[in-house]
Amino acid sequence: MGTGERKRREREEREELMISHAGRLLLRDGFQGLNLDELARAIEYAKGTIYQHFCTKEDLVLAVATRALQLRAELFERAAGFTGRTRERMRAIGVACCQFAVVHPKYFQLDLMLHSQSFWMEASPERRMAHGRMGERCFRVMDTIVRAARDAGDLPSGSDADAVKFSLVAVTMGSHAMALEPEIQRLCRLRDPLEATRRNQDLICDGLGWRPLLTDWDYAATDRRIRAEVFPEAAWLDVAAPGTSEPTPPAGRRRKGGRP
Amino acid sequence: MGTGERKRREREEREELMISHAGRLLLRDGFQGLNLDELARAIEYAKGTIYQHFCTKEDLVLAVATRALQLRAELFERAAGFTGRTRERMRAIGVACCQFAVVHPKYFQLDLMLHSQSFWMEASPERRMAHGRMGERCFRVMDTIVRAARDAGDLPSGSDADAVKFSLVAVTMGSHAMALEPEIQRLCRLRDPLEATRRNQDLICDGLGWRPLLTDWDYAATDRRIRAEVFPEAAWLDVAAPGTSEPTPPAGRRRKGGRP
DNA sequence: TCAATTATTGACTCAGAGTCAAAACGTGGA
DNA sequence: TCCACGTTTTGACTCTGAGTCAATAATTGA
Repeated sequence: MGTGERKRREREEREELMISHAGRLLLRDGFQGLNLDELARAIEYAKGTIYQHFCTKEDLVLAVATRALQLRAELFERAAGFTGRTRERMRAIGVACCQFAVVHPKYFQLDLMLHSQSFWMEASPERRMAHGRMGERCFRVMDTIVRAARDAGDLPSGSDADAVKFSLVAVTMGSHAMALEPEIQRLCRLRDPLEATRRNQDLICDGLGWRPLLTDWDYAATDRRIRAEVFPEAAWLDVAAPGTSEPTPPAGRRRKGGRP
Repeated sequence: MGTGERKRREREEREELMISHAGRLLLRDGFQGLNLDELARAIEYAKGTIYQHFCTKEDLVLAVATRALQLRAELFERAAGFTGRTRERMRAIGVACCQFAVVHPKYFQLDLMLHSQSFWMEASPERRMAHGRMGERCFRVMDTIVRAARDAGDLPSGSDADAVKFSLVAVTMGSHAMALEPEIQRLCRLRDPLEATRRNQDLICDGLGWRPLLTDWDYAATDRRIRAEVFPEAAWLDVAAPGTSEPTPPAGRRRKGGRP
């Protein structure tokens, strides 16, 4: 009979409700501050019902994080529609990352939280796997571009696709994470976190020998095209675009050891 | 009278005891698992006495983190004693970072935890400032080298010292953090986390145009010198040294799209 | 309509961070 | 040596919130 089907759907909708409300509260109060009694009240179900879906608080939060990762994957896939030189296409992914950090800053912080301690231990294997699958979706997009770059000769033929992806992921997450840190902002006199992140991506790409190099191509124009073609909503790109990756000033403008 | 002096010293010794024991428990059980009742029992003081030194659990943990950062600063300062080209000297700092991650892997994870949410809010301003000061110690070492590099013409004259430091910090922390993640290890088929981190540092330096570039210098020899002169205990350097930064294989060895 | 099965509930347990009134200790003066 | 006063230490207590589970409600099939 069809009853079972309806039940399954209702259950799914309720889980959806729980995840989205938990997301809201999580953004507001952080992990420690997320209160399951409050969540239960907000969604008008008993706490026990929440535990019918999620084995622990961590399990619930991981589900929220996976949802966030899904948003990221969707941005990646949109960015993958951009056409141009392979490095331009990877640049579109970089823009997608920044766009994610701009639109969902708190989700980004949540992502950082996962890189710590006992989270994974407290979550169910199913949730862990679901998260892994979403990570794969993101990596697949990058992988396609990296391989295309090698095939096109834009990347040195000896490049290890996995190593290239790792470098890009590491520099991107590291830059975002450090840029969020007030202490680092102070110590590095950081103006624009997004600009700094994108510049670091540029440095890595140049270091990898991914052609065309920063000096050989007008990437500000690329950014304008990315904006126009796949991320019309990325207003922040306008601000960063003019001075992309800090043009080397005419030699001699800076004094040797000086600083204001 | 001299009694006050003795009291101050005793108080300091007790705080020391608390921090070092808290560190032990923290490494064993993580932040969530750290139990102040257990700590009190271990150091044979009442819980109330702990709260005479630290306003919250977070405050205590931040003190432990600052202690860890001190260890890192000491490694940095040792590395600063290395002589050679400016990029070699910065490389010694990179080795120091890896050495820290090798010797105190858990402390490194603790460091990552600080980059999240409400920690700083729950700690006292004094502790926050103490941590900031220790961060400055690390940055000072880097700053000296970066400025020397610019003055020597090893870095382009237009380089912004703060931006260079940010790039290095971001890539290093990001690489370490990502390399610890089992999910990332799987997705990137990561063999040796340390090697990957150091390779990313190399890429950033090359991207910055920090001479001599990877292709123009025998950095494996530099690593041997670093090992001999400042980090004799860094046995892991031996393993990574031979194949530093993945030599480009003779062209044509890899098939185009293939993967086992 | 009703018994059997399944789902939901929220009062309860339990762990552990943080508190504070009472007890212990130290000090200086008689 | 003893006492009175201020300071430090103590651990039983409070309070919050995650996770449980027996009681209750809803659904189903006969």
